[in-house]
Amino acid sequence: MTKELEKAYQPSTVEAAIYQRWEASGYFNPDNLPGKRPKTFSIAMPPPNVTGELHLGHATGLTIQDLLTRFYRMRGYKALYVPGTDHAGISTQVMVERLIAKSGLDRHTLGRNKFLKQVWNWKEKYGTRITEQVRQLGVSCDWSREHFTMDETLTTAVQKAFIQMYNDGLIYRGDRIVNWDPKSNTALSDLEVKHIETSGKLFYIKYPLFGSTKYLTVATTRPETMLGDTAVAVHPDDTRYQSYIGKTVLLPITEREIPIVADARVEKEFGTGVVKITPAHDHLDYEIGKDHKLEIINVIGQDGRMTKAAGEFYGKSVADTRHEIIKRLEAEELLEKSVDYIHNQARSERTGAPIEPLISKQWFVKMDKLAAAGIKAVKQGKIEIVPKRFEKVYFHWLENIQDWCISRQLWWGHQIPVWYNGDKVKAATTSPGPDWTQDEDTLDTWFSSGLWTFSTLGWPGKTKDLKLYHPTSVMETAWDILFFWVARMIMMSLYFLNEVPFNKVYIHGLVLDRHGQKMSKSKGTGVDPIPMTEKYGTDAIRLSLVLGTAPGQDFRLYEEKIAGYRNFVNKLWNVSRFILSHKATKKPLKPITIADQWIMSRLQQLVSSVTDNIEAYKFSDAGTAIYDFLWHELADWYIEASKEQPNVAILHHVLETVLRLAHPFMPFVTEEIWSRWHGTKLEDMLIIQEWPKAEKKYVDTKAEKQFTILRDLIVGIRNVRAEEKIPPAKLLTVNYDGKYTALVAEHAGMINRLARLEKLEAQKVTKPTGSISGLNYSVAHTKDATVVAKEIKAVSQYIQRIEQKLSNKKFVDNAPQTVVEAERAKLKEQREKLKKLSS
RNA sequence: GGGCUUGUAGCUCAGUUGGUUAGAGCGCCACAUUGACAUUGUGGAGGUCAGAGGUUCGACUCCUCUCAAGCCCACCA
Repeated sequence: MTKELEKAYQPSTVEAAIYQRWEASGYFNPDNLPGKRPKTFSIAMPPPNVTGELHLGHATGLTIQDLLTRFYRMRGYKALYVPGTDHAGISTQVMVERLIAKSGLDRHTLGRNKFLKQVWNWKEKYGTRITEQVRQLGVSCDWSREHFTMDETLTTAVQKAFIQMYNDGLIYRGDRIVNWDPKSNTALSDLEVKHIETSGKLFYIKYPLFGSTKYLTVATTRPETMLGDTAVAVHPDDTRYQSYIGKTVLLPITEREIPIVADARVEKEFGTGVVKITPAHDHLDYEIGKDHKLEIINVIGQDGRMTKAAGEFYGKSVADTRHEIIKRLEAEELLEKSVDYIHNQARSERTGAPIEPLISKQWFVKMDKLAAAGIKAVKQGKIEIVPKRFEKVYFHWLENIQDWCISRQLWWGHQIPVWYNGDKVKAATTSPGPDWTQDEDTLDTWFSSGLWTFSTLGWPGKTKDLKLYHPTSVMETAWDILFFWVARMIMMSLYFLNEVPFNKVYIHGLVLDRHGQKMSKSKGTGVDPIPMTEKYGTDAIRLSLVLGTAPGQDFRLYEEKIAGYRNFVNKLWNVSRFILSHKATKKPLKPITIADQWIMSRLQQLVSSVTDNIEAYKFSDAGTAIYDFLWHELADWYIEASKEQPNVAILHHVLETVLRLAHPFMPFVTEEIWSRWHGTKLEDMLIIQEWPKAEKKYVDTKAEKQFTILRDLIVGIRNVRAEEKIPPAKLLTVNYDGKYTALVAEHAGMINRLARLEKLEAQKVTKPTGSISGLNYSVAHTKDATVVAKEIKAVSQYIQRIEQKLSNKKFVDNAPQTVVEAERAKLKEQREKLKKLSS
């Protein structure tokens, strides 16, 4: 028994209950799905930060991932969508440190164990929030397979992975220049460093030539690092300085004698063309220093203060040191000038602190071989990136990759499974003995994320899941973590499993605000999707994140857009209300009127279009097809036409099909309507209904054409009637082209009579085929002078156009035969039409 | 410095390997409306497809350049 539907759809009152029923049904878990299901579809959820908040970026990805999962589940696949969260080393640690700072504590006074306990508490407290938000979006992932990057099984996977790579010689430890974040006191990988345009000053400092009154002037933004200078460099071809190469200068303040070297990496045009070389505190200088075998002097420590090597500045902060050095140089008349200068300052992506490049002992992953394999997999087409243009970016990054610094001086994360005993070093999951101590550092978060597709399926165990669901079908993500994550997963999976982690990478665009700006919490331009789901319904949010977007293309989102899709959801609701107000019929599914034939034919095309487009990852096209069909064909025309003579079998069939097709896009409203219609048994839910198939026997292009003509005519007549102020009671008939003629009148009886008189070819027109906006329509062959005159004019103009084209010799001679023929056919058709109209 | 993307109606965007008269949504204006729906319906106004060349019988679509906006990468101190 169909429950009555309220006048307007109220998402907030039904969504939670629907989600509960889905979860209770167990169908999120592919093991519980009915039927045989020989094919599998699997997708791993990019794990959000466990303590983070859901934002629209997540919502976009989750919507598309869920859409795919629901689609393949309905298509009879074993569909698995694995959820999880990420411990997000730095962000989480920084957050908790900030929290305990409020009570005057810091992690060092607390100690490692107590601090970690705090973080775990925090995780327990806030860790469920994000997954609740994921549920609110209607995501149909298998919560029984949920994972956290630091839970036991994944920790084991991380340790095994590290140890294997270490034993294979891919992981090494060494003193190298790294990006140091002085705020969170850890090394960072190159990717975690962002270059931000910053205004500062460029200082021109005189370095006296040793044993001479002359000097060389260097330009630098960081005068304090001069304490660690071990050379100055010029370009070998720079004629201004060639004679100085090999000589020495006297470093101001410290009065050290340092060489002048020549190196092609120096830009002649920048500053004075002379650059100070500080191998310990600049990446390029480090490289140059290495090649020229320069001394390395660490003057800045990991605490952001000057080291003993900085002599009199020992213990002072970098900023203070800079101040004092400038003052000293001025006093000694060695500061030539300082100019305003805008440069790209390296900052920590997470903490925003200016990066301090310095030398320290860290763990690295050798990237050359891994990268080569990653490149190969995509080049060979084992992984397809959609849209394709991102392949180029991917290749470029991997081709120029540096070794990956994976150790972090953080406590929150996977502690590096390496043990020391004097000079002895051993990689192991547990302590090799009583005198061994474990490495203090933790691993880069992305090291564990890199294993995500297979660690969540049970690796390093040889599990059933791993065999069945890996490689996953597709990785769906935003382009901003293509390198951080996607590339690393590919390399890790190839290395550990010798197979790709996924066959396809689908990249969605970033969500921008109404002005096209990146949404950001700090600017207050972020839109929290959760209040929006409460206001407009989750389905409306989902639609606004999918429709009107293109792969990899950033798109704008604003409230009016969401409201528009809310209206669409409501439209479906009301269409259903109308259709379900007609009781089910035993009559067979049989199109009778032109309108029936038309809607059935359109429906088949909708089925193909939605199916094909989702398979081709064109979600927007698929969704738009449903939108247009539902609103502009079903609601605007077929339902209008059904008001007098409803073909209930067809109405029900169309609704049922549309609900299935729309379900991956708008799961809540479709499931709600479905349950009101078919009852609330879990095994009858829409989520596991079969995906519709297009049925050829209903495809009827002739009826489609007829109905289109009819529709155009009715619109035309409405207009004419309005313009000419023809009284509504008057019969209006219109001749189309002799083949199909439409007859439109106020009263059905008049059409019947006329149709019989005219002995129309199709028997179906002996009755009015429907009623639209108070007009009954049928097919006949009388004509109305006003309308015909307009028609004649339009057709004549069109004929002229084609004639003109065909009289163009170039066109006839050069255009493809098919095109010319098509034009000739059109001309013939139009001429016949004109003839009929004029007679 | 290298690379990518975008520029179509007031706004947000479609426009499928070049082929009838370039479309939609929102907004605006006018009208309508007792029964699926005001979260509605119908109609209207509004576009030298950023600009300039080129290829072609034919260009929003392909090529070159210019202008504008945005993004990514990179060791310019």
